[in-house]
Amino acid sequence: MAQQEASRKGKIPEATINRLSVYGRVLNQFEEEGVDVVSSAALAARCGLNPAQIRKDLAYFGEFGVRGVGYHVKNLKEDLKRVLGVTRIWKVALVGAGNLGSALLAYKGFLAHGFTIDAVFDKYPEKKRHLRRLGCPKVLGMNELNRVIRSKGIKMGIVAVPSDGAQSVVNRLVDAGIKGILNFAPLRVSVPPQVKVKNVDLGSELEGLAFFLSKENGG
Amino acid sequence: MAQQEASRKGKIPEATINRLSVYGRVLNQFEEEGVDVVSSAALAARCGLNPAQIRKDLAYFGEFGVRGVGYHVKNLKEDLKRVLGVTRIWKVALVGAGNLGSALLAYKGFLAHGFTIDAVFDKYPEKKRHLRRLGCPKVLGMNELNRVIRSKGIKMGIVAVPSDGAQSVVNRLVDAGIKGILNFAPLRVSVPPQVKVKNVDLGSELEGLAFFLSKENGG
DNA sequence: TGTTGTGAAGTCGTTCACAGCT
DNA sequence: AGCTGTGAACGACTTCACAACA
Repeated sequence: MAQQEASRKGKIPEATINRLSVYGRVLNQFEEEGVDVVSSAALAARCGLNPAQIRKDLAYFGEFGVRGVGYHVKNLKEDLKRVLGVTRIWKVALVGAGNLGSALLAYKGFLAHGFTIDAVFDKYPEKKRHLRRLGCPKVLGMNELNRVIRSKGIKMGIVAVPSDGAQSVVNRLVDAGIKGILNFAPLRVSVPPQVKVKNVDLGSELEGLAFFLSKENGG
Repeated sequence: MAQQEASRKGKIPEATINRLSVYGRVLNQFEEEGVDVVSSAALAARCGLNPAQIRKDLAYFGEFGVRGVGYHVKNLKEDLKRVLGVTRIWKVALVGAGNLGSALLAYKGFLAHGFTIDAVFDKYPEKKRHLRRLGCPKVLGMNELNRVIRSKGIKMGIVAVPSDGAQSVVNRLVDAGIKGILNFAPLRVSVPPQVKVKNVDLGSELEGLAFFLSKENGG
């Protein structure tokens, strides 16, 4: 099994994991174009990477290719799904139904990737009743967070609340048994070691762009 | 000047730039708490980093600290702003006024970081007239993109359109003189070398979490 | 004394180059 | 012949350890 192979080979760079998602996307493109078999060079060209990089990344998890031929697009796609653990649907809890939270609720792309927002919580759920229209789950109050997440067996959470509430929301999610958190609040939250946090920080990204631009233009 | 010091010392890791944003946030926290001076150790603790990391990052751009004392919070905050190039306000063009685009429009945090969405474009601008309420700039059609971006002198763009339109939008932005792009479409777009793209890919982030979770639970 | 700034060492990730298959 | 899988070389980033200094 993929996970066992991974542990057999030791620790996998986080960069590798992120690239696996990209490979999945690019394989979808090739599939749509009717391509059956791709070489690491062809994949690399479309990802803007070195071919060896791709072969190394895949080698962490097994031998998916055929020497002298390449990778079978459909097979590799499935193999990657298995490696990433997205063969099943992951239930996700969303905390914060403000502007960003609502946008995430409306975003149809999640399901395509194997994720479904199965519970939504907000400090003021009664103000968020209009979201129901969109076929979203009912927005619940924070007092129901623990019970609902536990009873539904949800293990992933998205934090889309303002900075000052983020750490406390994270604590409650961890208490409720959440093991992975996508944090949109622009601050570092602390969690116990067995919980994984990924930060999406738009301000930081823009500041990174600003740095490049001021460098280019000489100030 | 910061930019000159940077070039004097050679290439700066992108990871360093991303961390500078984080330092800025943490310094804000310290400032709010009434702290005047912080050590690299104190900063490091709150960022979850090694103190030497922080000193190295800052050393790329100058000597901001006082030996035996630490860093003056207010000064360092300003120095970092200067380094990142966010002492002035950056005008940003947003393309795509769907769910995500609207959320970004409504997001108040941009201005706090020194960015303002100064022009909004959509394929169907007449359907997006309701956004005007929120004090947002009028949503314009794609045919106005080049003219407006050039006349306003906008250099940064945010792409919040579906995947299949993303590359063509990026091309148009580049044609209009945009130098930095924040791309929310889940695919790699290609740009000329003098243009910088940062990708924000929610699907990938979730897949990264899924990988960790399936590892922890043994599959 | 206490903390910065920094060369040196160490660690981690990427690329090369070629053996091993098909 | 062609392309994968991988040990070895390389390069980049991080951490250590200490000299420099308030």
